[in-house]
Amino acid sequence: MAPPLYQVVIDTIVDRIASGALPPGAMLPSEMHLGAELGVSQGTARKALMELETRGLLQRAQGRGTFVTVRTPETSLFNFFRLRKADGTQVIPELERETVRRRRATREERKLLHGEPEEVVEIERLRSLAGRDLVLEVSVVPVALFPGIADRAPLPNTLYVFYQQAYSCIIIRAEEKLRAQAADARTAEALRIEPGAPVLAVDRLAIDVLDRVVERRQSVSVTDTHSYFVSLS
Amino acid sequence: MAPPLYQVVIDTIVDRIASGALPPGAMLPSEMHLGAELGVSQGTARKALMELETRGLLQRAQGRGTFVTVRTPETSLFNFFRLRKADGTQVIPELERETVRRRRATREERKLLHGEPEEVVEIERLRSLAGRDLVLEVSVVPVALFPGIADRAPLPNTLYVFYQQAYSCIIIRAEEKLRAQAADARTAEALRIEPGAPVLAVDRLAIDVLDRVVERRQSVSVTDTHSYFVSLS
DNA sequence: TACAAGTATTTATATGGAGGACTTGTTGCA
DNA sequence: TGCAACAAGTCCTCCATATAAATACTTGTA
Repeated sequence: MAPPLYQVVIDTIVDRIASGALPPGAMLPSEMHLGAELGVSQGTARKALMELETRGLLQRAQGRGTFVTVRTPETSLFNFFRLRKADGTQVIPELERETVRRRRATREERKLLHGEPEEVVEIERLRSLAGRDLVLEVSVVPVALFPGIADRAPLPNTLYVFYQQAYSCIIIRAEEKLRAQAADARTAEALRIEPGAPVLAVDRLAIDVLDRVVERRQSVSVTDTHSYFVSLS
Repeated sequence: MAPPLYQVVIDTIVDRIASGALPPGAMLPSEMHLGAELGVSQGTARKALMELETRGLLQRAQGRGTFVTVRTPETSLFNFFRLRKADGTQVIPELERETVRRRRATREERKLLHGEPEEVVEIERLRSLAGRDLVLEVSVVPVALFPGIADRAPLPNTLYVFYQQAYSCIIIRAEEKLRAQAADARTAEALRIEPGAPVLAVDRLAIDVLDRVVERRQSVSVTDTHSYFVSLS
């Protein structure tokens, strides 16, 4: 059946953001103007804008206006980097080492990632904090969604900010699978810990505003000085 | 300053639920009647009801009405028991062993739990699945919030459902801290695994509808056949 | 230039009303 | 009894309007 008008407004705005027509930080028309433009009342436009604010896609401020959320390294880390000190204070890890290479997708990656990609780019990174190696992570993205990304190394510290700025690809959600496992020889060497030491393995699928799985990221973390924080509801 | 009217409506309903005046499954007055009762318009009452629906406290259905959410073992597990099989299918663990005892609170527990309790009840449980021991968990709750709970053992499988039904205490959120660690001798014996084997340790604070920390639960899980699933946004 | 006052813009709150969609229960008829 | 039609109640969508509060901009004045 016909979708509600406010849903049409929502979809319209999402499309404009995903296409880059509304870049990060851009100001949207006021409720009145947006309603007039799309042929709906101010209240209906308002309902759509409020929904998108709760999704985190927009930010609104009384007296100022409505703006496309700017994803900064801080907000991105706050949302998706869950490793914290024991008391909960946030940590900003440094990028220690990075290797980027293009390769064929595995069958599993073809199944998981959007568009069943044949070719992917793999980004392996080692993050450290205060001289201690903390996280070893491998991100895999379809080449089709991020053309030329392999040639732009070294990549910025926070990939999701880069995805948004360079490719208008906005990560808004992630599904993670966590396990405790014993460090194998390779990761133990990379993280400079004992082989067999317990590490936290995270398998993440990152999902963008169009509900596409655009990245698969597998990471292994040392959790003796830091913990993985999460809020359930 | 004066809070908005819809906030007053929200607080009123939350109070009624937390006090047990609106028990689980109860039907609320319609938007019109609720508005008339509290002296606000239908639209304002509606805004409050929708907010409480997104919080998960109410459930609404067109043509039927608005109802206080009933927390069943299934929904409770779905929200707060994050261990799943590798493909994501949910598992229902069995309660293998339970010990309940009353004791003085540690300094840490006094600091964490609501009301700085002097006395707490500790519930230790071993959960298994298909004959394999999976989780060893220790829940600590203030005696003051759950009077007589120690005498009601054995307790039901899903404690949060029990908290709601027996004490009108509705858990709506939890903050968790995860670490991978090596199983110590005691947990290794309880879970029947090798000492030193990697296990997932979860430290949870459960928070109720009045924003009180009502339970601290520390658990240790074996994650070779199962993983901890979580969604970030 | 610097500051204060006033104005315009924008979002936030709140009301009232109309019609549609869905569910439930009842009524009437075969 | 079984079923269709109807009616009532409830939530959902959408509109128009008014006021308040916060911000940004302009203007006037010293």
